[in-house]
Amino acid sequence: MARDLTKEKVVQKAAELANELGDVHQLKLKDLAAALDIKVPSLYNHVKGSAGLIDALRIHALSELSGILQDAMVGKISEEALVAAAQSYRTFAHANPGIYQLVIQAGEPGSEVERIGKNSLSFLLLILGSFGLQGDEALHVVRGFRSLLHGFVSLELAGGFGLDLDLDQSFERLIKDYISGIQNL
Amino acid sequence: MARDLTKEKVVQKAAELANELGDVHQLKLKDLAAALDIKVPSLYNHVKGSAGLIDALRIHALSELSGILQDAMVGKISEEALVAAAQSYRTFAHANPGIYQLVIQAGEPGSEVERIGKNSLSFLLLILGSFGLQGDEALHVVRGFRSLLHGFVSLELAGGFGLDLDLDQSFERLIKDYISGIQNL
DNA sequence: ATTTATAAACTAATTTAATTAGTTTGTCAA
DNA sequence: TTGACAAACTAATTAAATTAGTTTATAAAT
Repeated sequence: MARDLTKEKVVQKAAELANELGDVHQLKLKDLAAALDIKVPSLYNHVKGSAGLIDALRIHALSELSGILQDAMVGKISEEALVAAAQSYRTFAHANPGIYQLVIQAGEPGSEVERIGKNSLSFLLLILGSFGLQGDEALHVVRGFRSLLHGFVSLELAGGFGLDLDLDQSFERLIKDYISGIQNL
Repeated sequence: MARDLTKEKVVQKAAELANELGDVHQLKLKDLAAALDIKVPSLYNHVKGSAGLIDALRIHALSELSGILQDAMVGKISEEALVAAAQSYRTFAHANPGIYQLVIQAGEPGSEVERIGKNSLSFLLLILGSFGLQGDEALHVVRGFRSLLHGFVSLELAGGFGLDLDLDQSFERLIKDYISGIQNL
């Protein structure tokens, strides 16, 4: 046999399909195999079943998000950098509604996921330094910032906001209020 | 046949099992039926399959959360009321790790879920009034507050916080910073 | 040019879960 | 005592994931 199918192509296609479906758990191996024009058991040559596919998609999603955030922040400081990061985070979620949910889990010590997470963390800590935040102070704020980003976008993706009220404005206001809050120590 | 099994008992048991498992989607009808000492198809006399069970659990969870929040806020104003609501929200999530995730979806117009949501919303708007927030301003802040609560507790439940740093402190700090932020209009 | 090893496909069979159809049975009310 | 209904049951179907074992195409080694 030997077509030019690789793990990367399998994961890429799975990400596309999951994003079309809006939820990675809606994607069945049957659908993925069909899209790749192979039979289901052949997928096992590339990923360790559905659990292995999810793991691979998590790394795929995290790498992408991490890159996007760093691109958004590079060359900026303090408020401008945080606002740019927030906007990019939300844009990533909108563009990846199916796999977004995979980025929230912290990695096991020593894992690829942990490595990517630490990388983004150190970038954010650099920015928070420009606010005068250091040590545990800064770490608490990173947790807070992540919480509000994840909370907003996950509610948005889940259809959690029922009111007829502009979402962009709500998001902008949330980020502004929080940044304002961390400045009044 | 006719044992004294009711829909309420089915849902109650399902909630218990889901919370033990930590994720409602890990709960299989087989396990629920076994815990109730009936066969799987008999569950269909009480709920419309697994989708119907999820719907019922969502209403169960939302009602409980809504009651808890109102109890926490009643008789308090401004910052004190918001802090109490935040603590209760997080406590609810810790006590209900399996079904917590069901509370984030807004209800269809006319649904029970929408009714409960509107009820909690009006309560929160009352509190925000004591901050001088009204109209769309207040609605944006309700969205923000919900976002940070949901973001923090869902990251916490999903094992999203990897660092060895006190979670209670992170949460307290987040709430304080946000409340501080909405006061500097 | 032929053989051989390997990766990647395949078919077939199993397991688990949810669902539907159709049947039985116990309780309560007429 | 009969008749109706709710709630249980068994049996069969469907969907999905997985595992085992087999085939085949390519590419390297003789």
